Amino acid sequence: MFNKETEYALRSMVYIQAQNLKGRKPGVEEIAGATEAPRHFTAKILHRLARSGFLLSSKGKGGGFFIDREKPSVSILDVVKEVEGQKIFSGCVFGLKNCSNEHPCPLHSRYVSIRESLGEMLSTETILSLAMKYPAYQ
Amino acid sequence: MFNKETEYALRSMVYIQAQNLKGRKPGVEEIAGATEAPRHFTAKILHRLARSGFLLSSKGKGGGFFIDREKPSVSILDVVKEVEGQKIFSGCVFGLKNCSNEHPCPLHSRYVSIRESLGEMLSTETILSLAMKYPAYQ
DNA sequence: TTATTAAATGACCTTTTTGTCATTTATTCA
DNA sequence: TGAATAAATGACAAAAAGGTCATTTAATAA
Repeated sequence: MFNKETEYALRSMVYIQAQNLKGRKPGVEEIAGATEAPRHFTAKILHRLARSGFLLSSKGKGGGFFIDREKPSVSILDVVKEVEGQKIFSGCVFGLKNCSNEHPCPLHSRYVSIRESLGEMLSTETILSLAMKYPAYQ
Repeated sequence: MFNKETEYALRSMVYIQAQNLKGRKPGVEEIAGATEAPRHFTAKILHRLARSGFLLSSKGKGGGFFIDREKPSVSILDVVKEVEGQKIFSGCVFGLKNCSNEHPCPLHSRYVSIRESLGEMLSTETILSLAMKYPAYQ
């Protein structure tokens, strides 16, 4: 479905959110372990998410990653768009550059409704909503 | 959605089928041109599809690729499975190794129905059904 | 103020995907 | 038969994705 970087980003953020809810700020080591993702690659991704405003971090003892409690929780789609761009919505099963209602590929009409369902799911679920319903990270 | 190889394979097969319906057997050059795919990569993919029984070919003057008229047309899913394996059905939005009803990721329940819709589309549409309704390749 | 902890940073490496090319083999037709 | 045509084959190369590592910077606490 998504590339590895996006998957790790989603799992990391959900794990961080779940831990934040318990008053904890997990570090890279813990996050990578809990989400079963490569340690260093996870560090790179977390850094990226922090630079783009999806995460906050603190250095030094007791430091780690956390999510701004003031802002409303970001949607899964927001994270996906940040990490791998808009391609979910422009993606065509047939691989056409500009597949649209005007120039549809032969699967277009059937695919649009599926893509809309996907978009609906990804934009209504948030990091917080997933953190609250995923016991494995709590 | 799919990788490049799969996209080129689908477009090539639909183009070949559409041309076959007009009594023609297109060659690599023509197929790559019509489907806007790289010439040599297309040749490699066509060869692969021929070896795995999805295409027939003839060498020499007047030669080219064609699809067995005796067999029922293969589904889009058949082609996808051949080129990139089963991963469409095991794919988890969250990237979990064994995401299932028993061990669901937090998006599992919402995603399964979307994946089923996708599977339904890909298994009911065939190379022939697409060839017949895609004027661009006729 | 120094040792410790943990994130920040950037260079680098590996694997997979994507794409190219030269040569060989088979077929057709004059 | 031999010239032309077109697929078969396998080696190679480029680009993108995935992943690692060493060093630096910042914060904390003894």
